[in-house]
Amino acid sequence: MAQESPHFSPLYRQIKLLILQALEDGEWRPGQVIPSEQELAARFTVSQGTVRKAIDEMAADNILVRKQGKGTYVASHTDPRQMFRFLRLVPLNGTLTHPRSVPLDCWRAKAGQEAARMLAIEPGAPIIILRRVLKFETRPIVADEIYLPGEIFQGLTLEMLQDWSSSLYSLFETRFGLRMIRAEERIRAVAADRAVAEMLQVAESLPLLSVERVTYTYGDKPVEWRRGLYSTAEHYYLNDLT
Amino acid sequence: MAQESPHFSPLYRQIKLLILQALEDGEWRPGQVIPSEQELAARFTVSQGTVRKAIDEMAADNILVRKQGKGTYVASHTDPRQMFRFLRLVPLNGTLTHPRSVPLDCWRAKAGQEAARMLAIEPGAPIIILRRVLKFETRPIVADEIYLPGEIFQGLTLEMLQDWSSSLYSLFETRFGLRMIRAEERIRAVAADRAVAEMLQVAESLPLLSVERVTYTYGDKPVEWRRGLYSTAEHYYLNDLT
DNA sequence: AAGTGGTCTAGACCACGTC
DNA sequence: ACGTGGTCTAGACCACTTT
Repeated sequence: MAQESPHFSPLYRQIKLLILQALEDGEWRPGQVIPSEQELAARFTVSQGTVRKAIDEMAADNILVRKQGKGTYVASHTDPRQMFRFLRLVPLNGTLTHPRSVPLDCWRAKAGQEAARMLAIEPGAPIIILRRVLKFETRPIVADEIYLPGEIFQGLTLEMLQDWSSSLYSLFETRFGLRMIRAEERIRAVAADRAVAEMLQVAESLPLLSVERVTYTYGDKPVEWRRGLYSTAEHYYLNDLT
Repeated sequence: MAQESPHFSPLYRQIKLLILQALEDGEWRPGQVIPSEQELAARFTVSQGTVRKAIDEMAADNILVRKQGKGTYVASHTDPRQMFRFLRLVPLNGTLTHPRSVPLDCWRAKAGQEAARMLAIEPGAPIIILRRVLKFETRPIVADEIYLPGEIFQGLTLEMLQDWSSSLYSLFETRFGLRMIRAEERIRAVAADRAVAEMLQVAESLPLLSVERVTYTYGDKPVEWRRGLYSTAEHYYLNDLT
């Protein structure tokens, strides 16, 4: 197939967009297999190698997962290996244990200026606010306050959260069909106020990590804004620079 | 060329190792062009496509940089776009300005337990300790203490640092032939002690980010250990989760 | 015009998982 | 035995840069 210029976009990138569109449309759900490379090549009338290159990029983006001999799967936060993909907190010494989420409150509100800007919605639009604590073993280490657009998360309740033993994002995926693709975290150091000090069982004014996260779904649409306060007495935030 | 099993390593990965070896041996220096894909294919007696795949991975690793129509280059910290590749600190509001490094001290010492472990050298081995401040505009924002293996950095002096207007890693590259490939950062929140409070012109006991970094060169060899204390009153540490 | 990387194709064969 | 993704090759042509 011929290429064009100027402003030329390679075929495999167009194929990538078509596959992304199909994912957005829910044609294949998280955890499921997508059609084989040969089938997709036939569907889009390109060679298998071109489909391969499109899928290569989407695998690098953590949107698809290849499994040799089986097929290509839609990545899912329900997969144990992806479960805490966005949590960079690691114990100072000792083994890597998965944290446990303890939901505290969940209520409706209207978006303030900041939440509206972060979630790219109108100020005053309905939002859901969720508070929880993350425990490693039995110790509370993270206090999270999570802001969600009400329109997308209609029907979210505290009970639903308490009944869900797996990660928050896997619940979002399963119950709301919403897959988190990427996130940005802004990190600062702050002093613990009284309320947080109590939740995390630390001294007031102890330095904590403040981790603000905006999480995006397909099409770089922001769908979650959260602020976590991390106690770093026995844990640290690990980041690989490449 | 035939493949083998079991424990089979694809050809392109073997080619990647051969190219890496040539880089370690200094066959091509940072900023220079490497031979064309055709030439490398001839040298290793494989097809051009196989060399391409090896180079693809090395470009993804930020070890090589492709430039269409010109050739493939060895990545360099002297390149303005790579200059502050490892610095994740961003102003809260306002434009992105490059910081300025102000060296304070530079002295010889013997490695303690911790430094020896981080740098994978013997306790008691010679090291160089370097202190500096990073200024954004005129404000001191980061106080760094940097530990370097003495064997590699023989001849490093405070004057050399003061005369060097560019980034530290570009100096390491130019003067010591040492290219930094990747780094790991461990982040915690701590309170400013008196000395640091003075350096950063902030109140004592103010919460600061403590950023410990181990930086690796070819072959995952650690060659730098540093601890930075970041004032996050008007800046934040930005991290993309993918 | 010549040389570089970038894209696209087609075909062969290997490794892995399932039936 | 079959279907999947993974590797390797060879050739054609496009886009970009330099001569």
